[in-house]
Amino acid sequence: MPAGLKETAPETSALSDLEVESIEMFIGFFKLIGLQKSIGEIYGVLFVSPRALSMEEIIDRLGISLGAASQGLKVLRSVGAVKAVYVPGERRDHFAADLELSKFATAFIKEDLQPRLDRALQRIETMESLAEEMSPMDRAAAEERLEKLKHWLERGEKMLPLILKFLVH
Amino acid sequence: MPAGLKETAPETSALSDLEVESIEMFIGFFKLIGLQKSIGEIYGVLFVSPRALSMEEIIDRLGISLGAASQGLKVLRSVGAVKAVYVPGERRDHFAADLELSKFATAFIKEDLQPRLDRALQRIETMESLAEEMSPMDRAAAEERLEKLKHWLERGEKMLPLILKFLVH
DNA sequence: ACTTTATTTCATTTTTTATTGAAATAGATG
DNA sequence: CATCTATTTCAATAAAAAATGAAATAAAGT
Repeated sequence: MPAGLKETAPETSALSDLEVESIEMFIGFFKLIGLQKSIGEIYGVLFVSPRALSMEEIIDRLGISLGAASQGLKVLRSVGAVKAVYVPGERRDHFAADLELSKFATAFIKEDLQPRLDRALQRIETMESLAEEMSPMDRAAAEERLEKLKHWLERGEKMLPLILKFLVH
Repeated sequence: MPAGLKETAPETSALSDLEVESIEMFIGFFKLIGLQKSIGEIYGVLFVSPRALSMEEIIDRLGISLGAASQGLKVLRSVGAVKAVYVPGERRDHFAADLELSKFATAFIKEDLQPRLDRALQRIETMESLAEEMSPMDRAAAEERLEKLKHWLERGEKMLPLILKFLVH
């Protein structure tokens, strides 16, 4: 192999620069909301693809496994980021990126952030009763902290609907 | 060993229920912004501790390693979540949770979110010029997508300062 | 109904990320 | 300034997360 040239993965048809940019960008966004690289890759290719792609085409382009493609598409469909489109005369399912980008931010807020805040507020209740066991001074200090945290979480809870509204337009 | 009793880690003095609740909660929050378990643990104990703790005490309570404690405290100080406090007559540094919880949300937004949006907007520029190579039809389709994404990112950029203001009070 | 093709599932393997702890450094103390 | 103690760093290891691919299932075609 000539120096300076990297071996490319066997059956992977080379990605265009456009595809690479798109993939890198979405890998980043998706990782931010806790989704893995392969999911970002899939959305990345679909986002710049002029037509819907079959799972085999996605596997081919990205050089990812069957399992990763199947599971990744499942997740992407479940958050509304990808939809299956019917292609006449084709047996296979075909997939296209849904352009309503706000959808997955919304899904993330509703399914991750909101429940996490709720859970934390419950925990504060628990902690407040546990703090009753402490010595009066320590208890007062603990309660002050818990109050601050509670206040802050409540602000968060109030803010989320505003963000949602803003995202949806 | 009597059935139903778990072996406890050697030098770890048992954590109170209050500490456990706090730790679990903060592990969750910190993981959300990409910080590891040990960092959540450290902040968790400090948050409910009536007094500042030395690194050794933290290591002791949590049963974590020297390295994890040192690095964790470094990160926590860097985002303003923990401060070193002077304890008269004590040689060691002592650490206390900073209660301005908004600090690390702010740090996260400014150091993670904001730069990521900036980077993505740059990428869109790149992608727009790459799209010029495409056939007229495909190009039009790609540009429509890129416009949508750009618009959405710009909304995000506008929203972040509002969130910051809201968090700070 | 059978055969072929597509898709999903999940135990195993690989990769990535976090933690450990020993060595290096920095900081006090006498 | 020598010694002891505390802290940081970083290469090695362990733990967690993601990807693989073969087997199971489902769906389509003949």
